[in-house]
Amino acid sequence: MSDERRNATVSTGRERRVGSQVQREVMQLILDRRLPAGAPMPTEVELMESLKVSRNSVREALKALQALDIVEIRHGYGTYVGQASLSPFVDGLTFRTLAREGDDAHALGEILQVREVLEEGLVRRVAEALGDAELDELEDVIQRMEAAARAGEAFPELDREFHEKLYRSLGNALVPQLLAAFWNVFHRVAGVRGWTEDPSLTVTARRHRDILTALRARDVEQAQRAMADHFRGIEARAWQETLGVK
Amino acid sequence: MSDERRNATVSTGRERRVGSQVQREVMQLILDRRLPAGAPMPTEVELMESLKVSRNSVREALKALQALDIVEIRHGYGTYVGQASLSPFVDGLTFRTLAREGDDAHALGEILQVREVLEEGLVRRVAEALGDAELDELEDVIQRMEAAARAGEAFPELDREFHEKLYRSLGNALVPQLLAAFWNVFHRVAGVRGWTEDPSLTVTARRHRDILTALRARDVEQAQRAMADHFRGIEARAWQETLGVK
DNA sequence: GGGGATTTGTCCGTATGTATC
DNA sequence: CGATACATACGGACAAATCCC
Repeated sequence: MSDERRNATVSTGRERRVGSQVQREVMQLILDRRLPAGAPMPTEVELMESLKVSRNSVREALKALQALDIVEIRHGYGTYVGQASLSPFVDGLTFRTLAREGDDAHALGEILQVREVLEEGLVRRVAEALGDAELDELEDVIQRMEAAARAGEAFPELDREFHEKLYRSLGNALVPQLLAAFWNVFHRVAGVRGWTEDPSLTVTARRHRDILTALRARDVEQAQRAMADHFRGIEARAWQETLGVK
Repeated sequence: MSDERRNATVSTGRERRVGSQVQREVMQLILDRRLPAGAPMPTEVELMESLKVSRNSVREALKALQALDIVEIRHGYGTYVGQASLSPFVDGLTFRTLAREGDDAHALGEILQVREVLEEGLVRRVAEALGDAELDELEDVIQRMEAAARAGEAFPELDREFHEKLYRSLGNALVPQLLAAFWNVFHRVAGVRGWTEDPSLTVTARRHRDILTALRARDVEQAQRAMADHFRGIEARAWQETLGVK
């Protein structure tokens, strides 16, 4: 009722935050009620009554929160608490890359560099902790990669699966999501720009095989080098493509 | 000119993409017209006429795009192309962390780990390329840090400045923004949770000094270790705080 | 499968607040 | 200060989608 909730809100302080007040109030509502992802939100009518604003204002706030994947709106059904995934990050980074017209090769290079640094450091941390069971799982993924490569089929899903399994033992849920986000941006931009799909499937499969081989040998340095080579390959391909387009 | 831009759109294909149709059309409008950040957008009236939708739909789409920092709306003035910054990422990650009630220490630990891996790898890449001029700039920042620490004042801005200058030679604009994003999430969550501000300013200043010393000696390994220690300190403080609160 | 209830999507008209010149 | 252009907000109405009985 009172406006004395300046403390303990999401706001950073006096700084101007995201557009509307309603938006923050809805976020706060989720936090206050401890609503988990997937839980049903109040209907628009309930919100306009409890927040004492018009339905238009409620809808605008919900639309903004939907863009951040904080709520999920289903037409004719209801509104639910969202997954708070990194998809807004992917959308934003994709747009940002596409908007830097003529310089998107550099922008993609930046994304690749970040991912490369990340994975190089991560593989170092995970190399010693990987057990035989995990290595066998990775072996399985690699074999399916090699089979797909021989069949001339791309294997984006296997790629994702490899990197996810590789870092699972970290117990860090943010890592695979971040990596997937970078991967999505890269391939979405490539798709929009009309670049060809992986022209060298067998090479890509071999890069992954090299990483696994190094991990099996418990050779951290070699694993790091293999990971670096993996990215060097992607980078070279990207540059080649952009040069070809230009 | 024509409506033949079904190809080369933002859409990945048939997959359900970001919320509404209008939203995508406005994004596409920015890309098609090559509007740079800060450029004025069509007014709401112009958009509702050119897109043939009501004012309400236009406003909802713009609100969503504003949440992604793709457009910037100034009340009573106009709408402008946004900076496409990482602030939506910060908002989303902050909410996500706060929403995982009772487990936010772990969530913060995940963020710290990612930042630690990133900076450890980055400092390695930048160590050899740093010239005397850059080192002197860093020295200046450190000295201001030490002065602030002696005066008992926190120096978040100097912290940010140090890490930005450190990685400037990479020529990667994404890196400092990503690091700043993680930093913002961390401190915003800490603020909401009511944790105390840096209890050990002199220690924090010394960690940074250690990094610079290692860099001056061109000792990559030592720089990496110093960076790791820097984060170990943050981590310990975070855990201590959460334990104290609980 | 039909029909009614609920909920979100879209639209219109109007009034108000705000920034620029 | 006034004039103008623009975003903000409200209320009402109807369409579309979904669910449940």
